Amino acid sequence: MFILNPHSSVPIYQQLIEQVRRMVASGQLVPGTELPSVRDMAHTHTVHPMTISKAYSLLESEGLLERHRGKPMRVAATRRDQLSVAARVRQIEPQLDALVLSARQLELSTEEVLAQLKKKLGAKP
Amino acid sequence: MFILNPHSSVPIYQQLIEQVRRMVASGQLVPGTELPSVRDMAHTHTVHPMTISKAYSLLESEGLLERHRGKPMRVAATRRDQLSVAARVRQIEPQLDALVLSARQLELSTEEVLAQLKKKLGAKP
Amino acid sequence: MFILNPHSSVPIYQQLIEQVRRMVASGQLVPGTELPSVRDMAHTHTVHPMTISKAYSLLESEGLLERHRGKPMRVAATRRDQLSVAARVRQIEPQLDALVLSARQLELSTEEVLAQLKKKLGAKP
Amino acid sequence: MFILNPHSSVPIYQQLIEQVRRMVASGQLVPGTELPSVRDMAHTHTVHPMTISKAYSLLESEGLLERHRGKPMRVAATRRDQLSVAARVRQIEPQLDALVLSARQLELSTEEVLAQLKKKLGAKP
DNA sequence: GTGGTCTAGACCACA
DNA sequence: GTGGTCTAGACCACA
Repeated sequence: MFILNPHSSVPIYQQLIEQVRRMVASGQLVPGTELPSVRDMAHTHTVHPMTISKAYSLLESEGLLERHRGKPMRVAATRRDQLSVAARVRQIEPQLDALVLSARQLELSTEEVLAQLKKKLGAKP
Repeated sequence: MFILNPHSSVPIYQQLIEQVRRMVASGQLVPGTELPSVRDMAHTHTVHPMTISKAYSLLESEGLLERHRGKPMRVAATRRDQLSVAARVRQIEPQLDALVLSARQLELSTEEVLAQLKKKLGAKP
Repeated sequence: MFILNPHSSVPIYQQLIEQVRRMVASGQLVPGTELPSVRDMAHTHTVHPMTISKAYSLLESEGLLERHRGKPMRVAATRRDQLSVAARVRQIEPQLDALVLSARQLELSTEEVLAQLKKKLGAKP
Repeated sequence: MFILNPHSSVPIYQQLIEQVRRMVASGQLVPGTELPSVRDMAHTHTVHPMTISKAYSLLESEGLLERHRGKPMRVAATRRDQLSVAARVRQIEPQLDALVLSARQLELSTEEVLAQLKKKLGAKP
């Protein structure tokens, strides 16, 4: 469900935060959905529970998740179901910009980059 | 010439290293090319000199740059001029994978993502 | 400068957060003031650095403190200097309410409670 | 009869314990007085029965309450009726100290704090 | 020197 | 079972 890369320079808790945000934005995580428990998530990704806990706490403090004592974290009820396509596109803009910078510095042609991306997007996950 | 983002979670020295690597890979930086001095670079990007110095040192230790006392850093002579397209494409693979993950979690269609990227690639820098 | 009680049921990081908030509210901590470093504070109060760090991070995320890499945390520049008396009084309301509840359950007279408080307020710290 | 605040950082069972102690200390709860059943109390305050049960058990183990199979918890017979004023005052000392700390950090005058407290103490519950 | 991230692991409050 | 707090301590990025 989530993909955490411990070798990335992006902190693990940050990776998780961003992914939860995106899945809420797209409506894949609707209000009320329970997230995996801190322990489960930590075990699944062989990561320390506190790392997951930190992500959850920050998501709670930004109002995206709700905590109910003794229960798993849930997507907050106050959130609208889904962002518009435009709003979601905006979320990948920094990644697109970084990709374009890389491609230019590597002098890769527009066609080459688009072809590669198309191949990966087409591939079923 | 280089773009450094102090707010990114990718360390600044790492950003610089990656950009130099890419420009050498593409042949934009050919053997013998001099790089800006640590001081200049630090000043231009309002970054601590040690940050630049660290990037240069690591690039030197991987053989991409050469240091000659009293002279600016230079692209090492022993490096072949340019990598093949395939080798350069391989360098953007992690970025493409991350982009595909984001797009899927945002439930953006293949067309939408390709259209956005195309727009950005087309735009002159 | 700060008083942290490890035996309180109020988490240590929370105690620190509240005290910083109050000192900013009163203008004792003005914008730009540097706070003790995480390590200093941890050492002074024989508390783990991460506990202090957590408090600082949360205060940063609520905009009260600013982080500048390699520098100590500072009171954020965007904050107004000082809250009104009324606004500051509001901050001790929950404590007053709890005190009144206690006094009533202990059947202490109004005079008794006021006398005790007066004595303590009068005492130089 | 009791006031439990689920949002406080003081654990609920701890809040309950303190309130029972105070009401016994003041003689509002005399030896033999029956307390609400765990179930009733839990229902009234929409709290988990185990939370109430834990408070009762701890109060029993400190000798303040007595458990008799099949009967409600009762205030223990061995307890003296009422503590002296001085002894009761001692119980609000930590609260007074915390209040004084807050007031100082908020730079509120002695008069201001006393006036506020007087107002609240005067108000009938 | 500064703060940040992470693991290992104990212990707590609550359902 | 759930999440939260805290310590001990390693290692990193940056000034």
